[in-house]
Amino acid sequence: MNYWLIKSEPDAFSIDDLQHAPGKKTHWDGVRNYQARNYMRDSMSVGDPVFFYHSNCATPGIVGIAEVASCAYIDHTAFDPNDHHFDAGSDPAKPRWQMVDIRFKRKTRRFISLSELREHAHQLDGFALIRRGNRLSVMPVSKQHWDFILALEQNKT
DNA sequence: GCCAACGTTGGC
DNA sequence: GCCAACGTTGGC
Repeated sequence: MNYWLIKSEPDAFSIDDLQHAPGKKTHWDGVRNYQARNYMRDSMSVGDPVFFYHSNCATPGIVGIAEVASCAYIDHTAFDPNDHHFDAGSDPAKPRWQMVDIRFKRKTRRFISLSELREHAHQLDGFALIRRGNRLSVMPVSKQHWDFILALEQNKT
């Protein structure tokens, strides 16, 4: 089992949107980065736990926990010229992009901001999220870091 | 809105 | 294969 963090802009798709989606599930479409795709395609398994992170907003941070609900399959939105994530270079005969399904598990009992995570840079050493210039939208979280953040969640109210 | 960091593209 | 230019991400 692997642990993950996925970023979403709350204006586009928030943890509330996921919670209220049919079956509390959604297609994680629109990933157009090879490293992120490879993580989904090669290393994600059904049932893997996922931190749900709000990015590009007033206060970015972890807001909930989800799980991987499918293995990777073709992201058909890459073929739709009207889709925001359309990729003219992706040939339907040789699809370039994939996605997984994500299912809501719970909101974290409190918001864990990026700045708070940075305060624990020592314990979270190597965590991609707090590395400088990080832009990955799908990233692995080590078991140690996962457990540390879950413990952090219980720290305050 | 600014801008640093990054990934991708394309000329050579 | 190199690398400058460009577009995007995302924190602040």
